[in-house]
Amino acid sequence: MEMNDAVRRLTGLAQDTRLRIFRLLVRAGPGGAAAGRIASQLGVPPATLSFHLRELADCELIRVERRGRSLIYSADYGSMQELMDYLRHDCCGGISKSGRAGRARQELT
Amino acid sequence: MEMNDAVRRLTGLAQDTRLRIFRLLVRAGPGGAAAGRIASQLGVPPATLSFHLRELADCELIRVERRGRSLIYSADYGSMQELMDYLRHDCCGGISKSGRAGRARQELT
DNA sequence: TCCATATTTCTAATATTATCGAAATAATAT
DNA sequence: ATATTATTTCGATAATATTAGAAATATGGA
Repeated sequence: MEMNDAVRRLTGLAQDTRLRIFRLLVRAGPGGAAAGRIASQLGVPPATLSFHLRELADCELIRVERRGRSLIYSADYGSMQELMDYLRHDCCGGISKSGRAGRARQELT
Repeated sequence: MEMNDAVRRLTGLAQDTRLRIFRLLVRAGPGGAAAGRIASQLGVPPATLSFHLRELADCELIRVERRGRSLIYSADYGSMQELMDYLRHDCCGGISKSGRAGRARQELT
């Protein structure tokens, strides 16, 4: 994963409403949740919600699929895993807690 | 960790220059790096760098300490770990890949 | 004290993001 | 066809973030 994509996904999560949307969708599981359900659950006006759903979809943290007249959103779990892996290995790995050279480098768990 | 703090730290990392600063500091290890060294390493003008260092310090992703006339910045590893833990457990935990109820819920690793 | 070095704060311009009402689009049902 | 429901796009505004030059502050040395 490239740093640029990491920044984009971090930006996706770095906003109150969007983090709440993502949390909700993770909890909703693979079946996802319709936009309207998210809106009522979080108390966010439709247009505002739509804006944030698009942000999350653009950085691929969530997916969308139409079912009837509803649009069902779901968390893209693999994409989140990629981000976590990036942060663990490519961004934040390699720190030494002790500072002693030649020691095993600490990884985020 | 509260969601609000998670958003603040995510915001800290959700910017190209700041993620590069944080990476550099993680790589620098516990000894950290002086502001001037970071500036020359990343090619960022002093005032701009100072702005981003403050952002990172405000959300506690980095620490600062004076040594002589230099200000030494270092990554706050524990703070990053807290963020990762939050994302794993409080935000993104509880997803079920299979979608079957009553199964062990998948955790980000 | 006076100078050089290191870095921050001030300030103002610019750019990006967030909000949300109203109108438009899409799907289904009558 | 028309209405109903679900959601998006448009458009305008407000809020926040980013950039960086110039001036200010802090430290250590001659």
